[in-house]
Amino acid sequence: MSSRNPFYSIFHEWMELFMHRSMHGYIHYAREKNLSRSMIGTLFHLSHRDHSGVTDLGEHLGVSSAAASQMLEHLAEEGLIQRSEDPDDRRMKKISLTEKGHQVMKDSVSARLCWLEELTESFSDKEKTQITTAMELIIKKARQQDTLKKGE
Amino acid sequence: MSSRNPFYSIFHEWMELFMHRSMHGYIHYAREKNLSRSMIGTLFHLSHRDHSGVTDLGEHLGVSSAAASQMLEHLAEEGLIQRSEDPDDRRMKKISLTEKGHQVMKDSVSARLCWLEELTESFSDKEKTQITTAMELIIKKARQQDTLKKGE
DNA sequence: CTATATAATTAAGCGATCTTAACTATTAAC
DNA sequence: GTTAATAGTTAAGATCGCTTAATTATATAG
Repeated sequence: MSSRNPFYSIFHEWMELFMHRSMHGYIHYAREKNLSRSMIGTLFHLSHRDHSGVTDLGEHLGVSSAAASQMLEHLAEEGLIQRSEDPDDRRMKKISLTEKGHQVMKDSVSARLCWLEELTESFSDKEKTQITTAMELIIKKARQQDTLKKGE
Repeated sequence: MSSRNPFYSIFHEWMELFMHRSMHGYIHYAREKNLSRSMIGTLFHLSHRDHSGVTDLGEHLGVSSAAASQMLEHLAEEGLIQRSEDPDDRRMKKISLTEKGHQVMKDSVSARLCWLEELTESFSDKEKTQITTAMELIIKKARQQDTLKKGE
């Protein structure tokens, strides 16, 4: 998609703004909780797609399956994920988030959104409705896409 | 801010969606380019606020000034940042992105946005207008905030 | 002018996270 | 049933990014 497309351009600008403002909270949250890049990636992946295998996860992150296994061991020690044998193929493990893992993900999102508070105060109710409607549009379409892909 | 606030909630949902979709591209891009968490944080910080000092940057990232100095040395070797003496206080260095550094940041945003293409195609023109207007609202307010803070 | 404080760098050392290679358990192929 | 392939783990070693402490240069206070 070209940057001359005005719709894409405004999205790009919005994304830069969003990433810039969220990065600070993101980095601090991850450091405080002692979560490495791979761990964060794993938690995000699992929060939408439970029951990945160890090797799959490694590929998703761009590391070896050995590295993935070790990293998952640490996450399991922290009680953030659980590993269960796949009954269909007992060589495989099905990795999923624990309740605590889901909570950590929720908190991590909030940590990135702290800058929003100040911003939202400055909008009128009409503007808030306008923004909410637009967001809902995007989210709805994205969810539709996800559903389609799962069905494939 | 409470999660019962509908305006905040929709942002939270959007954030989850956005982070999940962007994380994969983000992690791969950072690993490919050999950029650590601190390096990414630095580049993002500099892309909006040029001329930070070394210690400031360290505080922003949550690491010591020694760590920041070493990390900046690596970024300078890669030609992504430049360090110049502050003429007002020659103990300090003013850190800023090079042209190459700016390009890397642009690419990094694009790496996170590849999933957008498919999404944007599915909107009608009316929806696109609606979304564009909302985005512009947010971006405008954010820019105002930034300007105010710079003037402080 | 001397003391002290501050900014950045350098050096030594530590712990975390990778890699490769070896190993175990299970499945699939013939 | 034997052989080969696949999934996950474990172990040893390399590298990276951090810390603290020491060092250099500049600025400020008395």
